[in-house]
Amino acid sequence: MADLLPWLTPMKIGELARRCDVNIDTIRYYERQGLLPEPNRLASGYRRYLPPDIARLNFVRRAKRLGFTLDEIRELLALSDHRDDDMSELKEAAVTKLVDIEARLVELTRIRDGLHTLVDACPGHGALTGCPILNALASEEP
Amino acid sequence: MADLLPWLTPMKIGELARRCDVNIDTIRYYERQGLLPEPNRLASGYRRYLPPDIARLNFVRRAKRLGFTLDEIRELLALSDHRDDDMSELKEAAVTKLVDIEARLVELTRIRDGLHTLVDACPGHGALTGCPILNALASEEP
DNA sequence: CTTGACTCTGGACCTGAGTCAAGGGTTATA
DNA sequence: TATAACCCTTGACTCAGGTCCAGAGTCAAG
Repeated sequence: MADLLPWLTPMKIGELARRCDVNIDTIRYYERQGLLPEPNRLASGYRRYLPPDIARLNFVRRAKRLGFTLDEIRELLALSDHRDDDMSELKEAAVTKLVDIEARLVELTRIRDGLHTLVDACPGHGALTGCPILNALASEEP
Repeated sequence: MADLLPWLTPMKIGELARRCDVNIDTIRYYERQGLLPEPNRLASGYRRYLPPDIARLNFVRRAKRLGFTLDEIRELLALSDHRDDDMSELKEAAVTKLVDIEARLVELTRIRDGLHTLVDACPGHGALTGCPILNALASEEP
């Protein structure tokens, strides 16, 4: 039978884990750490998730891969979670995060450019003169 | 007295640590992990570093902050270290890394944009309608 | 020539982020 | 209705990436 309301289709923890390609225990761990809200439960006590939980969990995984700690991710999520509250203090926090992320972007871009230079300069044989990666990104300032 | 050859001015481990703002033990640890080459030593056995080591160490710290593992960083460094060797296999490795990094850039850019939307949409008071961060980046695909 | 700051090695210890196992209930399918 | 495949909790375990400590040698300022 066709699923007419896919955004309301619930799933159990195993399916969420499969869909996001994470260990089932990791989901429970993230819940304990406050990254995922406590889901409501079936009569059996089984956790019951909805599609928006997929998005949230994928966000956590991606942010982690980009070097954010779970604490930082919790803060990022809090920024979007509390979108109906009073905004002044929230906005300040968001701006702080934004500055941090802009800086990371600059650095990652430099790594990309350095590597790109290396690849472009490299004929696939022979030798190279210079060290594009280190040259491009390893300035002495911290 | 003025330092006429600053790029040759050696330093001991403590100064390198101070200049890069890392723990002294971390430097020795990175050396054991093959991220920093074994430095030459003074007669006393003390490690002797040169300014290029500052650049390399800063690179390691930055890459780490961006979510690269020490293994990945070692590989990135190997790409620039072996720039005089035969290139074909090296180029392939560099292209692989480049693809990975481009993907990270896309994701980090999405986080930036989502946060930026949130900040822009936020008057500093009142309420917001929608969830720019999750909307912008938390697509369901892994 | 001593005193305080620095460095060496080796090994123990710590934290963040999971992962696994035991023991026991639940559910879907043959 | 049994049996495999789920799910529950609690608590122990793992691994990467450092950090700390002990005991001993080195260096520079007074």
